[in-house]
Amino acid sequence: MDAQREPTLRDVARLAGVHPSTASRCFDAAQSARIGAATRERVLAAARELGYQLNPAASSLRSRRTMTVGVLIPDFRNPVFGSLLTGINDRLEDGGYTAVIFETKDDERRMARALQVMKERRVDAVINTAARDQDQRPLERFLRHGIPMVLASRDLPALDVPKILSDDFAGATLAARHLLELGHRRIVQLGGPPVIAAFAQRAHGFQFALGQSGAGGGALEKTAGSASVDEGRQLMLDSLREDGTLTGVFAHNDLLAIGAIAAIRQAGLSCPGDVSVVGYGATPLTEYLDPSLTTVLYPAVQMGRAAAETVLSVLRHQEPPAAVALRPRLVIRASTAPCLPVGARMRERQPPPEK
Amino acid sequence: MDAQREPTLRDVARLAGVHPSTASRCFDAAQSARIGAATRERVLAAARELGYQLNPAASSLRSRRTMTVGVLIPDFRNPVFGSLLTGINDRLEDGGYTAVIFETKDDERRMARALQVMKERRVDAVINTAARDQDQRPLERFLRHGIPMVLASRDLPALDVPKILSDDFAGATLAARHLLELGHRRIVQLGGPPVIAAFAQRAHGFQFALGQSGAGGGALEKTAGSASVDEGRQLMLDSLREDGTLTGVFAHNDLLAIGAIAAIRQAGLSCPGDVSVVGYGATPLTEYLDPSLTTVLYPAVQMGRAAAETVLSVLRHQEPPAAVALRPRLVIRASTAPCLPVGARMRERQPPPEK
DNA sequence: GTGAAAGCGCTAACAA
DNA sequence: TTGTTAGCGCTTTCAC
Repeated sequence: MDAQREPTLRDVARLAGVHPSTASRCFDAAQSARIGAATRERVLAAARELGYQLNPAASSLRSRRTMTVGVLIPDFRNPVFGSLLTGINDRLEDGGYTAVIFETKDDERRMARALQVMKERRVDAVINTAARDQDQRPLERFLRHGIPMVLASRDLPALDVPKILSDDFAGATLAARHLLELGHRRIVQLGGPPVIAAFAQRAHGFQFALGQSGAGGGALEKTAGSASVDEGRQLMLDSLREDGTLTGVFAHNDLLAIGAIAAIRQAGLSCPGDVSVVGYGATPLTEYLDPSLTTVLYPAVQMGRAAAETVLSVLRHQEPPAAVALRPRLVIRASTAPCLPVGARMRERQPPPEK
Repeated sequence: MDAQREPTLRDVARLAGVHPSTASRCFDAAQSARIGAATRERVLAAARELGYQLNPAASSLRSRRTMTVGVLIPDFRNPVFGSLLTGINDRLEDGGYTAVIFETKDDERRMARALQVMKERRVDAVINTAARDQDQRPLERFLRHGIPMVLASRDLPALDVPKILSDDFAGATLAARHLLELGHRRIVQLGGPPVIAAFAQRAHGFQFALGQSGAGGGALEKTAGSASVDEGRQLMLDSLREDGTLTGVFAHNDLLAIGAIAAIRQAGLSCPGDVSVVGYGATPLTEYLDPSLTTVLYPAVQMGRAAAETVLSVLRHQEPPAAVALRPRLVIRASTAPCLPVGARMRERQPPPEK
């Protein structure tokens, strides 16, 4: 009668001449197999004719599934997480799930609120790319509700859930070997916050590779409160003040590296003439910086896809691999060069910068 | 009995000694006023004690509201849209709504699928930051379902919905005046796809300002299929080949500008020595490019907040302003410089590049 | 200001 | 393979 009302499953069933529950089964992949092919055709045709769409609220209420996956990311503006999101989103959509994304801004409060909303909204699972050490407890508490979670990009070793990580330890050794092969011995590490496992791993991998090489006592090591350009600049200025003979820098992400290059210039030195810099991430614009940045490629899109795939297999009750580690790869560009003999460096030909 | 079951409203009502419908009213802001203060307190206390959370599926099924807003963006990796998302998300969350984000990748198919999923999921409203001319029709069809939409960042003039835009026409005139004041007369515009209204506006604003100045016939104008670094480079190489006397570039976004600078170098020229470049967006890393990029600041976070605010007022049945336009602002950095007399330019002192 | 009754649209459990 | 029955948890009438 009223033309406005959205068609319901009863309408479809009536048109197809079957019982509503039979119609219902035609829309559920698992049950669909146990329905006569002819019946199913009739039902789907009726649905098409009416423009029927399943009402997810009613479906969720009854089935206790929302077909929804919560996704935690630290920062919408960071292209690494943008890539991760693209990978996650595409796969989830293909799997019939909708991503509901929450930005934590690396803030405990926001993380807590996001977990709270996810629980209230009854997401079927969570992909967490925003974990930091201090989230251990809240996350353990969250897991007690029985909502499955996978960790991507950022590990929390004590959390027993499937993990999709890149091998940041290996990535850092790539950076270390590159600097060592170029002859650099006075090296500083500009580290991201070690409460983020990826940064801690990079620090360990780098020191390990340096130690192995037998090339002098380990590098100077600085730690940033947040992995930003400004912190990178500040830390690099400090480093140069502490050890004027530095010639190599390993920055834990591209932003820190960009800050380091700015600091090197500010100190009247040149990159790569006086100081070589390696970043981490290979984020979009780093190729077009001057000098273009040597950096470790982070497989973000691939990781996002793998994370979504893992969560989908959990949701299908297929046990997924407990951990996936993706291989990083060094992209050599123009911000690294052989370590020049002392006399040849620009810094020897200029007075040191004031202060 | 069973300790596992999530508490329901009935449990809360029983504990508080009221009828479920009374308890329900305590959780609805609109109805809450008509409840005795003492009763409400008792209900909320009971809810707290039980750790009660409203079941959104049941609530939606009955009330026909999902407390969910669909958000359309073109690209997770573009920091302009990252900022927009941050602004949108924060405000929506404060308003009690959850954003459900869809990435269109400027692809009709994906746009169509996103609209389809939004309709199926019964989002209460949509914020669309991904509109292009060819989406007019599908969007009109979508609006017939009665789901309110607001347009942000990208306009579609023929669509009668609330709009939150930046004044891209004005932004482009800022760029034009800056180049003119520096003495540039041979200018090229590197345009983004004109099916995106923001780019079309930038083109018009720029030509308008040039025309007004009376400084010679309008600029050369090139149009990119997508506003990317590679397209910018290609278009700039073409431009230089067509008119070797160019000294000014207005790129419709920062990526095109970065490509233009790469092309200028590739042609053996210098920026800003030979050619000045103005970008659009003032995206994060542009400050650290060499040369740091002169660009028009795009108020993305602010726009996101305004869009969310607008959608919230629509949802509260308060008529919002039909259109909001935010003011852009020129950020002068190092990629623009006065137009040098011909003899002083680098290109006069070097042989032209091969090919 | 509060209670009673009804049902939103679907699917799970069981029966045939 | 299909039908029957019941009810998921909430909110909306309407009554008082």
